[in-house]
Parts: sequence; structure tokens; C-alpha cells
Amino acid sequence: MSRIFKSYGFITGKVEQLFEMEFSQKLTPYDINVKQYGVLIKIDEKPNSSQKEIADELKIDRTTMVSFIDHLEALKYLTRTKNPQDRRSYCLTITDKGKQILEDCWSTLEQSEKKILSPLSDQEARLLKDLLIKIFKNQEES
Amino acid sequence: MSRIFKSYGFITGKVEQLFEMEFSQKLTPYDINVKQYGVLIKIDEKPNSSQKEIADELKIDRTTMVSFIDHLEALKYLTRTKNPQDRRSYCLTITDKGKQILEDCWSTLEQSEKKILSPLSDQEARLLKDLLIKIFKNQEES
DNA sequence: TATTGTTATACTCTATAACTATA
DNA sequence: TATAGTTATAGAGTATAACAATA
Repeated sequence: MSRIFKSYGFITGKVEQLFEMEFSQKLTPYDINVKQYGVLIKIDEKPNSSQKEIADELKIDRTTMVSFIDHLEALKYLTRTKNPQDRRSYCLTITDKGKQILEDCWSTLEQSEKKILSPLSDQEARLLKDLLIKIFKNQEES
Repeated sequence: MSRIFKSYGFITGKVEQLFEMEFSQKLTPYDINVKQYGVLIKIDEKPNSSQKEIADELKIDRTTMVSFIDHLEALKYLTRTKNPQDRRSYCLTITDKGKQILEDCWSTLEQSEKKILSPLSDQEARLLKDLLIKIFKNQEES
């Protein structure tokens, strides 16, 4: 086996590439990319968040966030209203259409994930996720 | 916990981001990026490969490969010689300097990996790699 | 006619700096 | 003075199309 597999970074990147390719293909009909899908989830979970709050949580540049929100607003997946408490910022809220898209996307993406994870048993898949979350949570704290 | 963690794709991407950030920082002094490091490994393992062979294996566009090889050649990490059997293509071989760089990079990157994987036990880390390789190998066959 | 490598070009994604309006 | 959002712009990184040399 190639020496390249000695590297966790390399193999993680390769598997990520599989998800990325599948996801971006599946999201094309909804006219959003993977990061914009993530933004929509966050707004659904924390209604009235500002652009900066979402940007910080997902590590997206605030200028990039502007174009993301412009796009999602144009698609009527969310609404921007001025925050009365601080008129510099917006309150972002997901629309019914946005909620529907989120459900549709999720069921489609879940199928993609199952396909990619097919060589693993259910137990192995759960274990994989636990290990990845452990790594992610650890650095989030530091 | 955020719904976003339901997605294997998302969490895999986040962990990949950790490796990517660490790796690209560590490779900066060597003036190469992560993909170019991968190219160098492949040439070390399979001397006299052509640009196309490397490109296919690593799923890199052949026009992108030209600039990668230009760069690695300028750094004297590899040499290009015309293939006598097929003068359309090059035989790529790593130089002694390139081999040294590869060793240096690997020991540096290994430290980065250990840092990122620190929340896992040795056994868990090994398991994680096995699971990822299982996924990658599966799609490579199909 | 097909393939390897090259070049010019364009496209996507993202970041930097300067701006506005509010605080 | 500092912050949220915006705009114009520039920079990676990569891909498309047309080309030369060789098969």
C-alpha cells in the first residue's frame, strides 16, 4: 500500500472528497453549495442570528457570508430583517420554503452518506462519527 | 448538539480542515502545498512515472499537473527527462534533495497529526484510519 | 486519429481594504 | 472609537479549449 496512506490527513481528505463530490451534485438542483446548506441549518436552529454570528460559528469570512445570504435570500430560503435592538445587524430567519428545502436536502444527502458508508457496518459507522466528533470537539475547546 | 453533526460529510470536512490548516502551514517553508507533497510521494514510489500517470492517480487535472511539476522542478525536487520509449511523455524522478525534503516533511507532518489526534487513544486512532481506508478502498474499486 | 504535454484563458471561491450606518 | 454589513478588487486554485509534438 502506498506510503501516502500513512497520513491521516491524506486519507481524511480523500474521504472528505467523496462526500463533497456527492453532496455538491445532490445540492445542485437546489442551487446551493455545501457551505450554504450549513448556513441554512444554523439559521434554522438559531433564528434571529446575525450574519456575523453564523460566520463565526462556521468559520466563514463575513464578506463571503454577505454573498451567501444574498443568494439564500434571493431564493427565498430566508429573510433579512433589521434587528430593532441593534440596527447595524440583521435578524436572519428561515422561511417555510427554506425549511422544506432543508428537509428535502437532508433526506437526499442521507442516501448519499449511506452509499459512501456502505462498506462499514452500522456499528463501525457510528464509531467513525464518534471518533471524528471527539477530534473536532477537542480543538473547538482549545 | 447541532443537527449539523448528524452529517458524516460535515464532520469529516471539519476534521479534514484541521489537517489541511496544519499541513499547509508546516509545508510553507518547503514552498509546496499539500497536493504537491502528494505528487512528490508518488514520484518517489514510482520513479519514471509520466505526468499523466500521476495526475490520474491523484485525480489532479493534467494542466494543473504541468504547473505543479514546473514548480517542483524549479525547486530541484525532481527531474524531467524525455521518455525514450515515448517521446511525448516525460520520465519524472525525484532528486536527492527531493528525497530529503520528503523525509523532513513527513517527520514534521507526523507531529501535526499526533497533535490533532491527541484526544484519541492509540487504538482509537488506528481504528479511525482503518475505517477511513475501508471507505476509500471501496469506492476506488467501483 | 489519438495521446502527452503546453499555453492562454476563464471561472470559482475566498480574502483584503475601504466604505456606510449604526453603536 | 468600535462593530455589522457592504462593495470593489485581487488572489489562489483549478478547469476548458486550442495547440504542438509524437504515436
